[in-house]
Amino acid sequence: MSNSTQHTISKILRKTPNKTLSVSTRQAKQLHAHIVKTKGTLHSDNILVLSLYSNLNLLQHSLHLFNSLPSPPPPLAWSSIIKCYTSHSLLHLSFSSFNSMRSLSVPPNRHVFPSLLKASTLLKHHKLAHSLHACTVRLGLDSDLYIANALINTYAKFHNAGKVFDVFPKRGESGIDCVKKVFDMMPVRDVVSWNTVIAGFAQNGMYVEALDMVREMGKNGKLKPDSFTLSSILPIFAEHVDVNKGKEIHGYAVRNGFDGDVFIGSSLIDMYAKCNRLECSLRAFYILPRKDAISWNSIIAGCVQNGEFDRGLGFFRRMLKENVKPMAVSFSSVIPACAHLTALSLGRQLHGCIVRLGFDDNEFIASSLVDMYAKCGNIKMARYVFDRIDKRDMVAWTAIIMGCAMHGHALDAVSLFENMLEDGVRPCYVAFMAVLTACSHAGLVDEGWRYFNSMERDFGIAPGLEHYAAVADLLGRAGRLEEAYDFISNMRGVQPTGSVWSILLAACRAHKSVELAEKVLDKLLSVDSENMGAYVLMSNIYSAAQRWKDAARLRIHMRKKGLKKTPACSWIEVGNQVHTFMAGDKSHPYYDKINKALDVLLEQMEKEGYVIDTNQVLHDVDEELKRELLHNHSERLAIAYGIISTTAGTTIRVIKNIRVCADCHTAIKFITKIVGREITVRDNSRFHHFKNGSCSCGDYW
DNA sequence: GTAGGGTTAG
Repeated sequence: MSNSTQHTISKILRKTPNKTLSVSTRQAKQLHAHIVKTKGTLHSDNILVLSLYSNLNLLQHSLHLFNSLPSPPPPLAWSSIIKCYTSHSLLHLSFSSFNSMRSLSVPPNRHVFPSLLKASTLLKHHKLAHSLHACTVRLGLDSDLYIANALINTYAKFHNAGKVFDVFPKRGESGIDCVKKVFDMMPVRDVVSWNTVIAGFAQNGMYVEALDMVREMGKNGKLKPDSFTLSSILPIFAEHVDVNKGKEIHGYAVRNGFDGDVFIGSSLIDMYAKCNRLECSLRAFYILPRKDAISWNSIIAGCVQNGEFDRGLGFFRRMLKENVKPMAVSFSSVIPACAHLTALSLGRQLHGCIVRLGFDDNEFIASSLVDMYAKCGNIKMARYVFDRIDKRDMVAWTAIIMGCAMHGHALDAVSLFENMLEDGVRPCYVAFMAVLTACSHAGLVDEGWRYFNSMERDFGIAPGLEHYAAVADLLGRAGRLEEAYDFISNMRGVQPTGSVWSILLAACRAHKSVELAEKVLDKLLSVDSENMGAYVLMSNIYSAAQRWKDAARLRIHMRKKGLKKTPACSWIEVGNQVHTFMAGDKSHPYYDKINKALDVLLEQMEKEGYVIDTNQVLHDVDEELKRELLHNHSERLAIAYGIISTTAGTTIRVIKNIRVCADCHTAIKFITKIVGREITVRDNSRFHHFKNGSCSCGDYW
């Protein structure tokens, strides 16, 4: 045996005070061989090797050695094997070993309890944790530093679950109460004790207490916040969107050399991203000397949460390229990017990966898939994924309800909402947004009112801007304009914004009420004088009423204020390319073919009874020009391109940035019949599925 | 020998 190995052995056997004794697997095996050769398999030094194997997480080696020990193995051997089981997540084996140990009358030593407490925490098994706690009390070990630290961790993790099951030692005592009790009675506390309590407070939303503890910790002797402390409290500033406090912590981390720590790194990335400082997140990401899967997850999620969808996808690709194995979280972070980009084929590919990696039962992923399929126009697939979710939580329900709402399946949305209630899932703020949206898209006025009234009364959720907007939309579209006006004027808790008034303004346009529109516009401009949408809408209302002078006056006013209309734009994915069209856009290389196809279609449409609705052209121009303007609306160009560039029978999916115009809506119904294809158009509020001459919205939109 | 931290869905 070499000198260096001899040195290692003597170092190990001398029980060096160095706690993190680093021994390689090879060294441990050599030591084992040496001991077996010189002292035999039964010598007690083998137990030291077992603890080395256990620390190295070598389950097979540990087990093999453990089984070769004379019976009954001593306490140290048991604590080593139990630790190994726990760190391999073989939690039931941890407990069955503990039982065997006791049935062999081996007295449990202090070292078994932390591993067992950890196992009970991972199993979320409250009763086990309590009996372990009781056991340590009987043995007088409950204030042992390591055991108390483990107890604090266990109780902190059970805090929320404890309220539900009411299993804490004394009725009405929460997990955090137990945390405090254990912490208070400890004769000696170390930095781990403080960090565990701080993390417990932080993870349970007790931010004031967490930050107080950090200050207290500094005062109390020599303990200084370390990297563990910082990574526990950074999420507080992320949630509170307090970038200044977050920066202070960042500064402290830099001064103390923690800024390259992977844990702090991902907290910093997340904190800056949640504070809308994506550039700072990127900097924190790039300076990390070593990036793990969570660092990648954080930057991907950060990009996606800040609307940088392509960037988020780019980081996901780079993560794969650098051979970092994606985790379930990686997928639930990146799928929403596909949803927002309407990238159906990419979303499908990712779904494939998810299934292959066995992540398809993850509830976060499932909900994001439901939403992605719905937003990409495939409501059937959204429903398929939803139906296969084992445990449907509120987010999953909300995703499918919102999906149905967007696709105009209002009755499905309403009955799903009822099913959710029957399932005992409490609806939240967003769930009510979804069901109210469904009602407004289908004109279910009574149902909408019922839900609106029940949210505060039955569920204690105060209606927010989105709910008021949905009800205003519901009333407005149904033509109950005065009622909607009163409803908005009497909003409680929140002030009506320009966007809520615009909803009513749009309804005034649909129901041709110039008088109320003028009243609404006044209200709107008083809260949002720069709202260009309002000017456009009002000028369109005047135009539709042939009040060209008023319309022109508004447009001049807009121009003076430097407000510009959002240009209408539609796009379609053909092959792997996105083709974008503006109204009257002649820049597409196939423009001539597109135009010709539209001419042919128009001829056939008119034979079928289509009459152009030139009222939809809101300029004071002659009829011929009006025809041409409508003929060149962006959605028609995109659809025509889809027809000539894909094989017969392929569904055409078009997306438009603003609402589809009424004449185009009629025209597309004719087109779908003539070409025998399904056409899906997603505008900024919903999907229209055109098939065989009709639209899924039932012309109510 | 035994204890603590970061990321995710509507």
